[in-house]
Formats: sequence, C-alpha cells, structure tokens
Amino acid sequence: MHIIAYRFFGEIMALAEAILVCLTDRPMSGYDLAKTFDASIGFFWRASHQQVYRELARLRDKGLVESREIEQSGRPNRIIHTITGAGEDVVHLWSLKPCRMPSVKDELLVKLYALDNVDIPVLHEQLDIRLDQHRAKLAAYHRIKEKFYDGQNLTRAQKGKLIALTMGISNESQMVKTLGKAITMLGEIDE
Amino acid sequence: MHIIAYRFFGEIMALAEAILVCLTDRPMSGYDLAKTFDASIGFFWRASHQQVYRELARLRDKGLVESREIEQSGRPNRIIHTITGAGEDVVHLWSLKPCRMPSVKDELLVKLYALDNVDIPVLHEQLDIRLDQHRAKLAAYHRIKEKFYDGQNLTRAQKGKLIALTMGISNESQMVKTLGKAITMLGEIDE
DNA sequence: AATCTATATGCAATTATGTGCATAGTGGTT
DNA sequence: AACCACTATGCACATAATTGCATATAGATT
Repeated sequence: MHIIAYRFFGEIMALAEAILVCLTDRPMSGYDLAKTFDASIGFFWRASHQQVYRELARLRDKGLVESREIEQSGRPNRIIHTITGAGEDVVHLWSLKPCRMPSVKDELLVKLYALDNVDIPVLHEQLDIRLDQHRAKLAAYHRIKEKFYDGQNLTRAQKGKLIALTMGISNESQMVKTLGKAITMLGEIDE
Repeated sequence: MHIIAYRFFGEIMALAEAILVCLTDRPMSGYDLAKTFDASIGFFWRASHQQVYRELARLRDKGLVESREIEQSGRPNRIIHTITGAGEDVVHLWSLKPCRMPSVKDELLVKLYALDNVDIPVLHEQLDIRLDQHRAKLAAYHRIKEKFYDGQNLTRAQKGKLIALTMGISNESQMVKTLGKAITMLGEIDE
C-alpha cells in the first residue's frame, strides 16, 4: 500500500526529496531553500530558485508540506513551509529505493574527445577556467568543513553531512589534479 | 554573422554537438550513434537512443547533416547520416564557447547528507552497489585504453580521446577510493 | 541621484530528458 | 517450439530544467 502511494506521488523526483530533507532540519521559506540549494545540499543536487518554488507548490498540493504566511512590511510576505507526516513517509520510502547513477554530461570532456575539431588554444583556456572553478569549490568545501564539522561531538546528522562533504572534497581535489595532468598532456600535443 | 547563425541554431544543445563530433569521424546510422553513446562518447555525455534519433531529425532539418537510406532486406533500412559543411561550422563555433560546469545531481550523496532520515543498512547496500558500478566502469575504461590507445603512434584525434579517457580513469578510481572511505565512515557511526 | 545588492515570490515559454510503446526479421539458446 | 537478444527505426506522452521576465522595497555604495 505504501508502494502504491509512492507510485501515486510520481516515480523519480529527487528534487522533491532533497527539499523535504532540508525541511526535516527546520521549517523554511522558498528563499531559504533556494539559498540552501546554492550552498550545502546544492553541492550534491543543484536546483535554481524557480525549480524550488515550483516544487514547493507541488509538495503543498500533495500535502507533503504545510505552508503558512508570515506578514512582513516592505517586502513580500515570507511563506514558511513545514514538512508533514506524509512528507516524512515519502523521505523514508525514498531512502529505501535504489539510487540512480548520476548522469554524466561534461562539455569539456566532449571537447577533449573531439580534439581534432576544436580550437586548441581556446580549449587550453577553458581547461584553465575549469581548474579555477574546481579550486574555488574545493576551497569553499574546506571552509565549510572547518567551520561546521571540525568539532569532536558531532550528531549523527552532522556525521552524515561530513561524509558527503568529505566525498566532495576528495572528488574536487582529484579533479584539480586530473585537470592539471590533462593540461600537461594537451601542452605536449601542441609541440 | 556566424554568431547570428549560431544563435539561430539554438544556444545550448551539446547533444547536437556530441552527435556532430561523432559524425566528423565517419558517417553513421542512428543505431551506430546510439551504440557509440552507450560506449565511448557516452562516458562524457550520456544519451538514450530516442534522444539520438530525435536530435538527428532536428540536425537534418537544420541542414547540419545529410541522410541517405541504404536498402536492407529483413530489417528496417539503415539511414546513414553525414555531417555537412554547416555542421562542421557549428562544431567549430561550439568549440569557442565557454563550457558550462556539469550539473551535479547525485541521489546517493543526498542520502548521505540526509543520514538522519534514512535507513542506514539500506544505505550501506546502496553504497556497495555504487562501488561495484564504479569498479565496473573503471575496468571498462582500462579495457578500452589498452585495446585502442596503448600504442606509440597516436594521431592527434586519438590523443584527445586518450586524455579524456585518462580523466575518466582518474575520476573513477578516485570514486572507488572515496566510496570505500565513506563506507568505513558509515560503519563507524553504526557502532 | 543613481545604481547595486539583498530580500521575497512566482509565471510563461521553451528546451531537454525519460518512459513506454510499436514494428519486424534473423539467429542462437533452453 | 518458445523465448530472448540483436539489428533498426521512431512516435507519443510525461516529467524536468532553463531562460527570461515581473513585482516591490530597504539599505548601502558610488
């Protein structure tokens, strides 16, 4: 019966679950959520503010979150969303389902693959830019780790976030190394 | 004028470019392309066979590929697609455009992030499954590298594919290591 | 005085992706 | 003899994501 209910809610929509997960921590407005997706959980699942607002409307329609408006003067009223019992059930059922492999889509690698049809100096620049982006991401991860997860007495919830963050750090530092190698290899071709 | 032409063709559609890139190598049928997306170029840009056929129809409409039918008996006729001059121009213009960062979407990391709302033994299994998937991918990359790119006299086109493949190998072996570490960290929480 | 940044919400239109289905013969396995 | 995998193409529908826009005010900077 649970499974039928889950089917009814639609099969594959991990954005919904990512939002619900954020709301298990504390009730939030769409704006708060959008900021969260620009930072912490966004490291593992990217979403724009439009996506967040649209998904919140759907979650409200399905009764997975409850929303109440907070009066404000000067700016639009805040709408605070709270996860419901049904929402928590959905999160739990989702946690039991197998994970899909993340879908790979990297233009930079396609350009390397297509080296013979590509402007090489420009590609070189693009690799440098990407290297900087990964370095920046790595630095941001490190800052967060030191700020929030460097203590000894971490809750289980914090430990989970730390594991995810640690994976992010490993992957980013690997990307930095690998891009350096790719730039070297590309340089050797130029000669 | 070139830029206007490019705008006209639609801004961001790297699937189109990935297909065109494949066709610079040799003319191919949709079936061949779909297989290529299951293997080589698909390591860097995933696409299903439906996506490939749909995109081929669009490329034909825009005059970026030319298609001719080959009679076959027993099974549907093969339709062989050849890249046009306009198609080659699009590839070259695309190579000059900055690359977007690949969008991160990994359910497994979201589940780690959401550790407190997740079934831990099931998550453990899911991590093991993912580990196997990355090991399999790594093995596949190695097989291809040894089979096609281990010689000394590589063309420039082959060298590009080798760089991309090398990055793939680095990333996958990193994922294998990191997942191992994550599984260990998760185990320590159980205690 | 004008511009920029942050707060706060959301629609409309387009593009991209995924799922299920339909067709149809050949050759190999159980 | 029945079933499955491979070859080969593609439609229809549904869901997801991106881009551009729209509104509105406070406070800080130039």
